[in-house]
Amino acid sequence: MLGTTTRDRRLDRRRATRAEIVEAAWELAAVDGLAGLSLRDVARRVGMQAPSLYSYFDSKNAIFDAMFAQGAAEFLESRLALPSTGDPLTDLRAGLHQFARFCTENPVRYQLLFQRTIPGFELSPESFAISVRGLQATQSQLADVGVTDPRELDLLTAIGTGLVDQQISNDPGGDRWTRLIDEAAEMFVAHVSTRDRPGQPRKRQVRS
Amino acid sequence: MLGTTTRDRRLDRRRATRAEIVEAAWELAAVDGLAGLSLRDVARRVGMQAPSLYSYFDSKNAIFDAMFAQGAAEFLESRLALPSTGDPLTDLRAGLHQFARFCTENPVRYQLLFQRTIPGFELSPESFAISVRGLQATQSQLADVGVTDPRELDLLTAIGTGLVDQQISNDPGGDRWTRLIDEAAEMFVAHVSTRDRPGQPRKRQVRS
DNA sequence: GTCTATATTTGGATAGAC
DNA sequence: GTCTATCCAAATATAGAC
Repeated sequence: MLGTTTRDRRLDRRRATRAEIVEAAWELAAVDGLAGLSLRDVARRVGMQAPSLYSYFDSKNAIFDAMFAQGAAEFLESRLALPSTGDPLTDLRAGLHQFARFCTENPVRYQLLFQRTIPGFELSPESFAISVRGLQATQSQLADVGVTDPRELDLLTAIGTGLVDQQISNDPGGDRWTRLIDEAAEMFVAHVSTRDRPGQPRKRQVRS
Repeated sequence: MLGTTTRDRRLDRRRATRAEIVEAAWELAAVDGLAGLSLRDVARRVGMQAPSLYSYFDSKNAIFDAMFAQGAAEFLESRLALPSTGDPLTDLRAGLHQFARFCTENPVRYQLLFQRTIPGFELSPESFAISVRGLQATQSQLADVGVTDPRELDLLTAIGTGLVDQQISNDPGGDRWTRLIDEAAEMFVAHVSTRDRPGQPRKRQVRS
């Protein structure tokens, strides 16, 4: 019975319907915004009446949570799929491109995962755990390219989110900011390598 | 009659009440979020019943518009108040600090002015004009410190919004990212001056 | 200019038949 | 599991008395 589990056709069907509902929610959120998502509309889109959704999800929050879990899993998968060449600049560039692609190809997902601007949304521990694994993967990959100083990490994440945020807000669908990724990566690497050069005493910053 | 205009006490009172309403709206939005702003709550806070607001504003959208106009005017004023020393790095730093201070001291205002994530908010031409003047002032000041290349401008705005965005999202009230401003400014200036060094042929980017 | 009363819409969620 | 019917709450906005 290696690797074989009894199939429960009823459970399969249930999972498929749940996935259908989540998919419909994504599509509607892309149009009306996350905050504008209504259960009635979701139900209509999958050919149900609104109350029937409650056979699959306990509440609207549970649907948001399922969307978050799916998005976080996609992010983790996308992160782990990144190839590593061993060259820091190349790998850093690739990481930034992956992040930008992931965010811009679905701005609503970006908003849900990274901006958490939904009114009263409470994240379940299970979904939170998935997103933590994504952050850990990112941090580990940055360590691989030599970025371990917390300040440098913060500076780099600011650059990444800044490019993505401007792209989504001010040139949706375009590449006005994402095309600056390679240049930004070079800028950052040059900056870090300057600070780390031995014999060049590191500037000390005084906490205000 | 130099500089003297007839005072209309009725108009004065009306303007004062409008300002009171807008102020109450800011305070409530800071708590419940922009999308969660309700006219009932605004009215309660100024000691009115909800319908009375319609004597001062035509709609909820008009209140948002007044908030936007006020915020844009504050931004413009803050921008124009920036001193100029003539030293590019110093002035660039000061500009970034001003931007960060303006955004972090009122995250809701930042959201309204720069992220425009409110459901069906339509901006009036008058308010839009004010915000355009703010952008022009910013662009002019960046030109003064030698940043005129559109790519460099975009890269710099990405850095600025990235620092602010991370600060507001992940360390509200703190300084984890804003304290990196000076370092980021140095990084950017070093990068730009490298590109502009004569004899160092500029890399050409191929549009994808 | 402010109030009460109300229209209208829309949302999430529940009860209970089938 | 899906439906109809309904509850309940909240929101913007209007009508009309005072």
